Amino acid sequence: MILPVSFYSRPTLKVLEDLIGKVLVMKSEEGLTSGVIVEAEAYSGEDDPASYAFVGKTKRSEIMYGPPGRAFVHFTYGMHHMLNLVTEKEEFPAAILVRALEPREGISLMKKRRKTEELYNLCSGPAKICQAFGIDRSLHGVRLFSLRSPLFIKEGERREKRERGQKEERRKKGREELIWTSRIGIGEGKQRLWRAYLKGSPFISAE
DNA sequence: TAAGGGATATGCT
DNA sequence: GCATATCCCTTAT
Repeated sequence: MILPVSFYSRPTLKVLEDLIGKVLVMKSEEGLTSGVIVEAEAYSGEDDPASYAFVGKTKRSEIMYGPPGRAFVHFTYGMHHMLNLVTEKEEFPAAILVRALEPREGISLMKKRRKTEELYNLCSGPAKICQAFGIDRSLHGVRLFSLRSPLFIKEGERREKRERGQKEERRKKGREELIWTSRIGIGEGKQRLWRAYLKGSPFISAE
């Protein structure tokens, strides 16, 4: 199930918590890639010193004031793209940076784009995600809740199954089990106000 | 540890 | 306009 726009139009810290474990999906001409979100970071309001909206509405922060559920793709350090998700009601500036994923579908494509064979090194950082998924500024502003969008976020597989009342036949050990049984942590950083992550996940990006 | 190098905002002339 | 600082990072050294 694709997350509806109502998922995003809530208090950012709530969205942040709920976002962990959801699946980011990208459809491109080269193929489909997806991964479970294991780390994300929130920027909320004009009083958040780490937010682009700290200086008010500018060309750069404008999208954060716009409608929720849109992609906010940002280019930085002259080479890196970053994917953010716009949250809250219109006119309240907030967004969540997607920091790390556990790769799921399209792993061979990710390896090709990232020019590495290491699973661990495919999506363990915000710019790595964009490279592995082929996300760039052309996706700036796209709806994350639309079936027609190349980029969207859906419920995790496990939860979908539970909702359908199906048996949890997959009791296997390993990564998949770890993801869904790990506790979610949420903490306050120095500059970065809020970050949520999956405890125990090896796919969390380096500090 | 530092280089890499584009977009943006700001403060100056 | 222009100069400068900053930026939510990654990679190679």
